[in-house]
Amino acid sequence: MPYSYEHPRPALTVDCVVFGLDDTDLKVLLIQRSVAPFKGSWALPGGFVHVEETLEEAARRELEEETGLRNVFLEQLYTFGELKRDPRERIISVAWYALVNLRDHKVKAATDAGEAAWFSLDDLPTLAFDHATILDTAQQRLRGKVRYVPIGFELLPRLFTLTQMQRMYEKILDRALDKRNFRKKVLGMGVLEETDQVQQDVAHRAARLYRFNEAAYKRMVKQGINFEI
Amino acid sequence: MPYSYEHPRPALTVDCVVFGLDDTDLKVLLIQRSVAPFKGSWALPGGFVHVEETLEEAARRELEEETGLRNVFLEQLYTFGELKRDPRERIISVAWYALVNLRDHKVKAATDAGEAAWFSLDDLPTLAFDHATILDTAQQRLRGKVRYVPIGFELLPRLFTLTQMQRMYEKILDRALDKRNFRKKVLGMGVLEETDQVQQDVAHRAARLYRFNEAAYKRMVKQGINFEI
DNA sequence: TTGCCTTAGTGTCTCGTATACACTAAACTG
DNA sequence: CAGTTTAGTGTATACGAGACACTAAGGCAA
Repeated sequence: MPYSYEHPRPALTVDCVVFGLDDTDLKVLLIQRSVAPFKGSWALPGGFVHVEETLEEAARRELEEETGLRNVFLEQLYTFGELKRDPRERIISVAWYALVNLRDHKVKAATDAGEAAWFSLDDLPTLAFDHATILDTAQQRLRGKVRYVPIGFELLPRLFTLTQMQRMYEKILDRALDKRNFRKKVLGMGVLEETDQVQQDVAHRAARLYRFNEAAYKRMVKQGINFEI
Repeated sequence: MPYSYEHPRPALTVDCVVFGLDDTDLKVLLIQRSVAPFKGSWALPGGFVHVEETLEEAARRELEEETGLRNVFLEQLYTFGELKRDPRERIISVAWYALVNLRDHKVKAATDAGEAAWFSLDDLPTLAFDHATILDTAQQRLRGKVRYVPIGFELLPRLFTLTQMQRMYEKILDRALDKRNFRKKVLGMGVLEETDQVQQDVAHRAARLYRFNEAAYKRMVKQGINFEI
């Protein structure tokens, strides 16, 4: 025990809520705990913060170690510090949320944290610690934020159809959107760039593919244009 | 040094950005540091988290110890964890912001943290540590949140005039609002309760006093009514 | 090859809300 | 009582949100 302090210190961890989107659902990435407490339970990926790394570095490191994910959209969520949230000792957790698209990022199945797997948000296992609370907070944040800031594109592949984009908003906001109004609105915003490509290998009329024009978006933010869906 | 751990642990603090409103300005409460580092500089009130208290308890305790304020609106802001934010050692700070009204809450001038004083947001001294960043983050949060959630009432006295309320929004949002449109809107929301009292001791026509009807607000939140200013 | 199935893609009308805008009323002051 | 200061009030216009249904295109199977 070489590290001593005058006063007792809580331990500090990071936990990540990783959202991913596939054709059918909005999903979250969980890992199965291989050690006590909550051995065998599903939990958010995360771990202890090292003393020589920032909080964001810790979150990204743990995410890569436990799930193989890197270079993902990551934003701080909230810091959870209830007294008994970990049965072993006092642990403060700085929670983060990440957005990835399931096509571009493959998750390594088995890791040093045990098994990693995607779960639909409406079919979740019981989670370890207070991770259900953290996940719930993340979902609320995502729902609130996606309407004002175009972070949703992080969940879509680089090229996407307007229908895919609409489905994404519908999953996150959990309500149906009108097709024509949705298209009118998002095309009117001027941050979508039409490509000359269309969907491949679909058994019906192929939809045009679009990409998100980040430069145009940044220009518009500077002009104070707002971005409500 | 009785507290030993297998791995080194960062220290954990809380810092509070306390906003207050008077007749002329939106202000923030700062304390003058009486010890190194940054001795003599102005800083946000805050201090170390004890191992047997939650983060919110720590924030409230420090706030009372250093400024005498209690029972104020307090919400978690963000957690700051850059490597060199404190020159002594690695310190993580969970930042909070508070809203108080300067009429009801008197700040004790001299405290164990030295001098406490209110500063206008556009006339700030140089702040210790990364507290300028924290304050800036808090101001952005307040600006974003006040438009959707009626937290602004925390800054007003219990009874207030519509003009005081409009000034409050104007200070926070940093833009002028139209008097008639503002009144139409806020009265139409149905969360303001008209009293039969008017302003006292003013050298002009006295304005009617209103109070915030929290019960009505909660009812409306449940109905999903939104609250944009 | 043709009919069928599935999804893509498109325009208008209505209604409600945001915004722009100026005068009279009331209360105190000297 | 004339002057000063702030309170308090209504309307007209423009814009955007939301409701709504049909045709186009492409693959598939009989």
